[in-house]
Amino acid sequence: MREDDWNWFSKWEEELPSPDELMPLSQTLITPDLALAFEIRGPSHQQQQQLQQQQNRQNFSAPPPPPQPDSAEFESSSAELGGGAGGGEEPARTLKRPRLVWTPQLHKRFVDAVAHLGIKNAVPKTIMQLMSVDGLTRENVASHLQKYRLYLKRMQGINHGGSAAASGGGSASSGDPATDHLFASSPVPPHFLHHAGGRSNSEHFMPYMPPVAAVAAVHQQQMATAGGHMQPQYHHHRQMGQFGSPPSGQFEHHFLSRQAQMGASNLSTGIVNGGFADDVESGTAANGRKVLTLFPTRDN
DNA sequence: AAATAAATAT
DNA sequence: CATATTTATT
Repeated sequence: MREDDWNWFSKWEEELPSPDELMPLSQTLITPDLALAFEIRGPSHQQQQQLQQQQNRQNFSAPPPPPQPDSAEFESSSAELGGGAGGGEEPARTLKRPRLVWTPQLHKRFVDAVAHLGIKNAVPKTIMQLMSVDGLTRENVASHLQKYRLYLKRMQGINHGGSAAASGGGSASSGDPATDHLFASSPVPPHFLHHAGGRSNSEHFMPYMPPVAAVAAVHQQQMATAGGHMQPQYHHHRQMGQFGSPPSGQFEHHFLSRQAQMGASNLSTGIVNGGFADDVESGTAANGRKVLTLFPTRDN
């Protein structure tokens, strides 16, 4: 039984954080230009995040500007922007922020940030700053942090004195794939697994992290300017084969290029790892500094 | 209809 | 900031 589990688990694992595990359903809600024009500071993180995912790994082969004006709606999306006449379209300014999707990559950044900050300093604000993800709000982080803490707690309950957590490539799973999918995807730093009631000694290591510097924040931003480009991609659902039955299999859609800049800007505390390898996605580490666009971080 | 994830309110 | 509650998605 167990082997079987592991069997499909492995598969699951591979499938889960697939290189391009992103399956963006495009749904045009409002014209990007409009949003940007209004400088709405909300409706754009998804794109960024998704793009981050894409950009993280390898994604350098798609034609940047899809000059395909037509491109029928993918599934069921249409009639959204009323363009002017028609009838009552919601004012752009009152648009509520689209739902933020926590992708594994994003979550990883999150975890790394928390790990490097140490539980003590790991508060939403700090985390958010460290992550340097544009568009990410403190609330987003807070909410996620909340869930994450819960997750950790549960984990402890199940595997308290255990040694299941494999470091390195092993997935630190308590053997229960049913656990929160997202959280499971990221290696949980060991120190997180301590029980709260710090009784006895064991102060653990890592009082706090030394102030390191540097690191890039990824950000994706399209220069508004001539030419419409980039459609707001809203990905709605992530419906992935939950069980070993990867029928369709290949999803491959990467369009739009991204620009990134490396930013060593103010406040960036940098997630340079001291222990947890955080291969800063972007391949920057490789050697060539890939240019990541760091935005004049004006994150909330 | 139930379960989960994120948002929002306290 | 933390926690609780509500809302949206699947």
